[in-house]
Amino acid sequence: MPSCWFVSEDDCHKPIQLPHQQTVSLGRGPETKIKDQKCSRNQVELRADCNRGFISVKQLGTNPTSVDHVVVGKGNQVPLKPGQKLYMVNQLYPYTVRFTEDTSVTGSAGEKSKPAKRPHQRDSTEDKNEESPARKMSTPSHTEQESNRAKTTPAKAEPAGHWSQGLKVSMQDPKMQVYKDEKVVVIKDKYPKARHHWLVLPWDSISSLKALRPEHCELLKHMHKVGDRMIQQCPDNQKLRFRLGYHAIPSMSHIHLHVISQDFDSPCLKNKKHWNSFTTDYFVDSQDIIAMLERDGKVSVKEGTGELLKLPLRCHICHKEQATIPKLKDHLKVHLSS
DNA sequence: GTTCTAGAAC
DNA sequence: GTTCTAGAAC
Repeated sequence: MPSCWFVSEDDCHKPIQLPHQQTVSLGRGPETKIKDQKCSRNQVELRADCNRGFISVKQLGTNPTSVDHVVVGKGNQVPLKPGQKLYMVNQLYPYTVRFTEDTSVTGSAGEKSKPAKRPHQRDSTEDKNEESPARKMSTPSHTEQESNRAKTTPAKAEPAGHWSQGLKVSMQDPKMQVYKDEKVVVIKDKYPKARHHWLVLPWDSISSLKALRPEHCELLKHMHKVGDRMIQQCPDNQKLRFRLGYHAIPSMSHIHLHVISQDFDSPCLKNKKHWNSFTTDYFVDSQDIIAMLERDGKVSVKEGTGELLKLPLRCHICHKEQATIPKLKDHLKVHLSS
């Protein structure tokens, strides 16, 4: 989990660490070195959410605290995200929030040593281009992070660290995130099945389509909207068709909306299961899921949906059957050039 | 979800 | 002989 720091922009003092989900009151005093009488000793109450990457700011003092020059108001609470500026009082004493990866190595006895790298694994080369959504994806070690998490998270259906929990780890990894807001995060699929393949995940854990309830409608619509935005910012969006949808029976835990271009031009698309999971009714359009939830108050998956993965390989455009994956891939080139 | 590989298919 | 898939292991 990242660490959260409350940073004085004027460099009046060292950054103050904000522990995850603990309230910290700050204002006039030795910690901030603020001596301004307009500033209350407890001017703001801060609470960091290190997982979601923001802190919530509550104004306790009478004089105005502001975020990006917008006054919070006494008793009100607003989020402060990296990049935004908080002014402690009267548009003075600027602060920002910063999240850093916790690199401290405790080296406690009995800690699992790093597993040997498989020969195919890429090295995660750090690049400085943190803002580019098109930056190269790194390959973080899921097992390491999960071995730490396992100490605090109670076991559910699958133990933490199991491959099916991988998305929960990836979505928290700032290196994987290409977009985030208060409700959702977008990551690039680690094994994209097309030239463009994103996953939109809600911060709140919804295990599967079965767990959807009417109150999730707005969230699903927001996920769809964010998915649409990813397509809009894609330079290929005029050339390629996209679909937004869910796997009827996903392998990975934590509900995720696939946003995938329809070229299916990717070395990660390797087998029949991959193909059929995106080109048969196994792939359910986001809009259909939302409509079903609005109509029935729940989402149901037809019996026998799993069998769709075994269907013969059929081109999603001209529906011509193809004998093998390599032949299918060859065939897809016909539609790409046209 | 992926990787690996035995053995089927060619 | 090589290519490709399917199923086990992770």
